Amino acid sequence: MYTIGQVSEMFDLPVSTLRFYDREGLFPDIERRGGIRRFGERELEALRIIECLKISGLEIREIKQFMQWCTEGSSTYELRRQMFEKRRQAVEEEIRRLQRTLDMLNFKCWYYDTAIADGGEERIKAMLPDRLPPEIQELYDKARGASRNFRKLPVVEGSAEDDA
Amino acid sequence: MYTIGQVSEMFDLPVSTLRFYDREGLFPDIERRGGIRRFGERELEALRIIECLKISGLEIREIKQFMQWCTEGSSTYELRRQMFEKRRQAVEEEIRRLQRTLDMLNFKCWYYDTAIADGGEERIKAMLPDRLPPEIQELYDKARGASRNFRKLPVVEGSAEDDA
DNA sequence: GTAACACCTGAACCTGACTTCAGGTCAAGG
DNA sequence: CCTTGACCTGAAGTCAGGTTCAGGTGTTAC
Repeated sequence: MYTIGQVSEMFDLPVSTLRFYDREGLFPDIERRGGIRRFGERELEALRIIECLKISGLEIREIKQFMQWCTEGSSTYELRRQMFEKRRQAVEEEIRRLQRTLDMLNFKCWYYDTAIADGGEERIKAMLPDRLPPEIQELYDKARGASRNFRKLPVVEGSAEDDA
Repeated sequence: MYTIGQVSEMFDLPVSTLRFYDREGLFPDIERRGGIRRFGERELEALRIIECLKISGLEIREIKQFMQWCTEGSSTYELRRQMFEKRRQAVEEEIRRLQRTLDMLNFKCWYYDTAIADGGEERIKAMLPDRLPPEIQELYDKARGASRNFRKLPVVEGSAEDDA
């Protein structure tokens, strides 16, 4: 059994954050002795899960819901499973998003490396839409595929290109 | 040249957000005609970069800094390159973090699948620290390796284990 | 000529996740 | 005794990133 100060050190979280989590209901049945919180293995495991669920993009309110389910025994296994399943999908999607972002960043790194070597952006800009070196072209296309906002432009109607 | 409403549709961003970005200095030299903003290719490219930098974890204030550099010509190439380099590293790190989180989530999915199949957690808990099925054990260990907070526990001193 | 629209502004408001503050309890040490 | 340190509380404050609001302009459509 640990005090809030010890747990704060173990998890490298401010004491104020642990108290805040408690207030928000993230340690539903935490034991107390003379008003003082006593963190047991259950609460440490809760903290590991909190970290994981936070990274996965869950809000405190939903983490609280999960902790609540945990106190309700086997009747909520299915709900808990579904929530982890959803989180898994969300994290997989987020990883894909970050990988597309990485393509963009790698393209930009190449862009500025080249601009610095050239002393200007003119040469790059001349190759720009589709005449880049092959492996750079690939990054560029993948990165653009990500945020494809060109498809949303008016295709036939005027309203663009009418002056410089 | 596009109006704020057209850009809002293209990028699927509320008009209020575009105005907010402008207020925050993310379109440093945006053209105006009679007070009305006119978004050109420069601003569209800015928006693509904003999206990317936001995903990479940059704050608005730092994105503004970048946009500022862009108006300052070739003297800031090096700064811009360094910023993209840092973002790349940050995103790579974030992907690793999410992958560890994914290990944890996959473990938890297995956990609840098994608990549901078994009708209880007892059998799983009995295998818990190191007697899990091999591929599950791997997930479990990888996920724990991530948030290794046990190393921080007092190793010799008492203060734990003193009651139930 | 007046209504409907799309645009504009500054200021206030909102949400999530904490953090800080003011004031209080309790046990151990000098 | 009385100070120090670790704990406690409720309430208020902070910060980022938007969103909403109230009030105003300018162009087009009937």
